[in-house]
Amino acid sequence: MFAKNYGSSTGYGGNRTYSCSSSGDVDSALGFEDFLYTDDTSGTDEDLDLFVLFGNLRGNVVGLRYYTGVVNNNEMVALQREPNNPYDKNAVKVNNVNGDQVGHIKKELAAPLAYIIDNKLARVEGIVPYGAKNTFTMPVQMSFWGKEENKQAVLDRLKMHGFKMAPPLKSSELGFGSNLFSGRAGPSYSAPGHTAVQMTTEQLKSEFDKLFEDLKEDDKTREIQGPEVIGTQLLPHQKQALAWMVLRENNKELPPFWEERNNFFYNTLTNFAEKERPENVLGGILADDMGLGKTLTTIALILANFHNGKPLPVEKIKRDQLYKEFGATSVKNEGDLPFKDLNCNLESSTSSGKNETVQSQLSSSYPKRTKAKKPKYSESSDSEESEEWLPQETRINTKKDLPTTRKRSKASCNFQEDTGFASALAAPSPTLKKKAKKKGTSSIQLAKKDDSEEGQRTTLIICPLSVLSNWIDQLEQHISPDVHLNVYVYYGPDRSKDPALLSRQDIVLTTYNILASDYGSRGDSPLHKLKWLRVVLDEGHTIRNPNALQTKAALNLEAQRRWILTGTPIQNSLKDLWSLLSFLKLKPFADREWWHRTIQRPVMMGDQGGLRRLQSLIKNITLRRTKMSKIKGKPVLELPERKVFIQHVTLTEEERQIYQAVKNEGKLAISRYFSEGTVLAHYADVLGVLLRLRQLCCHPHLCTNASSFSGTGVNNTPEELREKLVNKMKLVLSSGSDEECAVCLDSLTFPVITHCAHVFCKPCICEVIQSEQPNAKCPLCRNELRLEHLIECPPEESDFESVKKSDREWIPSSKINALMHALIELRKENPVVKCLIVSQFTTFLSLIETPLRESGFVFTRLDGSMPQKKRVEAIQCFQSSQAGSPTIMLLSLKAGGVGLNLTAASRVFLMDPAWNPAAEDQCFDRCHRLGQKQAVIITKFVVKNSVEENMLSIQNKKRKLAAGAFATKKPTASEVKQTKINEIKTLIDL
DNA sequence: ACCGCCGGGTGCC
DNA sequence: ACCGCCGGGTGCC
Repeated sequence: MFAKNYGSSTGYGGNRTYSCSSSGDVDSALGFEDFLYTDDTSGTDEDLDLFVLFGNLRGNVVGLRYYTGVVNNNEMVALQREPNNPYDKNAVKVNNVNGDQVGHIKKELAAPLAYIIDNKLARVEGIVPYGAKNTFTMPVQMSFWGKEENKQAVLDRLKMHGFKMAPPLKSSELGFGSNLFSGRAGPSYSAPGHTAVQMTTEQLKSEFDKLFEDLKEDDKTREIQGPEVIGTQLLPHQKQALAWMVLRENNKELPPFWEERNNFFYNTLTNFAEKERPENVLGGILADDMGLGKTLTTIALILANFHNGKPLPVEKIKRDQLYKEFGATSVKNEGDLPFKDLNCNLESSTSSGKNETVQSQLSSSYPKRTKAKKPKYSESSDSEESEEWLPQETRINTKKDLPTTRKRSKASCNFQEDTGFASALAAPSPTLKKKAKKKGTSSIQLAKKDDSEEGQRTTLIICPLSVLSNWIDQLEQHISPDVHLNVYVYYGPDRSKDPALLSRQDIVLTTYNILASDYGSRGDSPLHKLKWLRVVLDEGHTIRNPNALQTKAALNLEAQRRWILTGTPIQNSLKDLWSLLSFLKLKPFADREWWHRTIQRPVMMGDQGGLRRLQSLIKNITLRRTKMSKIKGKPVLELPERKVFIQHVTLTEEERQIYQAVKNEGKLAISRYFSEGTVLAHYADVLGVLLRLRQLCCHPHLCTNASSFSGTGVNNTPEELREKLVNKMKLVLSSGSDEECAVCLDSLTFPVITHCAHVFCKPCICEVIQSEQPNAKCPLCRNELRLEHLIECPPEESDFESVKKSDREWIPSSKINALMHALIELRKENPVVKCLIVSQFTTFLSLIETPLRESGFVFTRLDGSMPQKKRVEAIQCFQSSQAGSPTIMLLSLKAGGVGLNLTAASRVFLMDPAWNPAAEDQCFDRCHRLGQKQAVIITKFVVKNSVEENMLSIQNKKRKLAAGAFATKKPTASEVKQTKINEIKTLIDL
């Protein structure tokens, strides 16, 4: 895999001050964009993909005359238990695709069905072969799906009640099982004589790879100019995306799989029909690769398509108005204003003088961080994110430079002078606030009441916290200076809960955590009271887990148009798509059963018809281009080269001794766990050993907490136990192992530790305990689990404040020497080249600061514990091309999200290998992205004969796994455990 | 007739 | 439901 390609050209070699021995490899395994490895454990969800078809049974639906739901011939129906039915606790309802009840299963059959369903022995699905025109009863063909091991129990139970299931047919039922009744099947079912062709896993994977490939259709290759209020010239592929998005938003077509048939609308997948025209989603999925400008395209959309392709009526500032409103006084008093004005001026970035203005305005416009020392993981629902901003009603506009921009303002969009909006918008901010209070609810647009399209103007954008500032930056950068846009950042403890205020904005920006906590706590979420013109979910794959609160919160938003922006629409399973489709409200997929029966299961079973349906669905609603995509023969993005070198570092005799001592001790303990078979029970301890070894590879001072092995068998006082568990949790969180919550499979938010020492998100594990009532078990080790035993992470002094706690005298380390040597050589070559120095250990970054200062490097720093405001400052400072600006940024591996743009750097020094290679690649992409003009050279420092080398081999395994495992079954809990155990063995040389 | 047969009332779970 | 089932009316040939 590794081509030897480490040359003398990069100039590592002997040196008086900083010496290092080195050899290196080029890391060539780079291309696995979409296939992120994720630890997957079977959580609370049923393993639907393990289900097999047990067989079919015909039964009867009765009581039709009492219900309104009607069905067609061959229509799919849902069977739903109704345990609270007063006449029969075994009752099973029959619903049509719309969820309207059609009738009940006849009671004799309902009895065994109730037992089978309640005990989760099988899922029962129905199709009504002669569904139409029945008055009292109708037949229903049922198929039973479940885990192989439950098949006999199902057969027995049916037999007990005198029913005999027909065995499944060979291949014809592979699809939806519907062509069994092909007498009157709809057109989407296999043609007579055609049997479903099953694909191999390999074929399936390659089909998946092609799923989102660029589709050369008219709709997607036509370009339109961006609105003139966008100050930036859109790239050709962005113009295409904009044209496509505008088309989607004004889409009058039926949604996919619907046809009009003699005055009815007919769904070809389920055979459901209704009089009412099914709404198509006015929106879709923009799934362009990272760095292609989804944000900019979306901003252009917001301005370009307010209604029927007409632009948003925005206020254009006239010269005299400007001076009147934003003259000297408002600038002077800026600090006191409740709302501050963001200065947005696209020319400014080129002129240094103006640049400064923009920066200072920007920083002053950022919300203040409240002084309160809220713990990182405190109870308060508002503080799930560590930064606290004051809310603000922000106007994007300009105060200067009118003469140069006025011309353009004349010619731009169809702005209607005297709309109600315009006058409200024209008021200076402080006044606006008062007005808002006075006006109260008069202008509020409540979701249910006012459906008139003209009544809605606001686009709600939801993004991860890490890209919030990116949105603000891009709004400033790209919107013409003569345009006045009301933007409200709905964030922070003092955010306004007034829907009227929100509905007056052009754009409301918020985060997933705010969305979820507003939705979850009290019923006062204004986000859920309004009907938005448009909702945009940035990094929309964030809602892929249907059980996560943020997903439910997002699905409950009301909007006329809906967009999902994501670079990775499918992260590791087709299942990831469901939440996205559900958000888009495409009938009938919002209900998981129909999605599963019509697409997910057929595809997972290798059915070609299923795959075709999936393809045509995706084609219909998504646009995706990768960095490799071409437009008129030219690559969409031409990125400079990226090279990864591995530089091996040899520890000094002294360092090696400490390392060996800790390793021997740890190895002893871990091999004991192995012989006892308790490795997973001691998972936190094992991580601790590995952590210390990784730290020692970097610097001896990182490994402060001396050996913390403790026989857990000993009886501790509750206080001691608590402290131990808290330490373990801190260990897991700080180990950089990127542990995920085994329930939601996402990174830990609001972590708690169980008495069995496993860490979960608090909401996730609470839900597990609730649902498994009285005897809940740990999802990882099946130990007893109790709500009152969960321990939360206590408030933590952030690294940021307590950096200089190490009162020990500074000493170098082999790795620091190797780094400094490289930096100094590099500076000789090119004094202005900018570098990222990346580590998972922020204390290591702090230790690196000392020699950087001594050698006269100007540097800045970005890590997760910094308040948002400081981060923005650090980024802007580093990105600046001014003389004397920092040439080095100390960066913690996981700081910032995908949006982080550090293109000023063309060199990266990765100080310690990460567990997950994808995390490293994401980090590299922060400088290797749109805007990078130079080749990017990455140096990974790896200590010879150490845990770090072993980590590299694990990384390679994960890469291969990630590249090959897509679309195959997710690993079972025991497979995950085995993988972990194997990893531990590799890492500690057992 | 402690039956059969007739025909009206009635109808999910 | 053009069914089944129920229960009241009825009753040789």
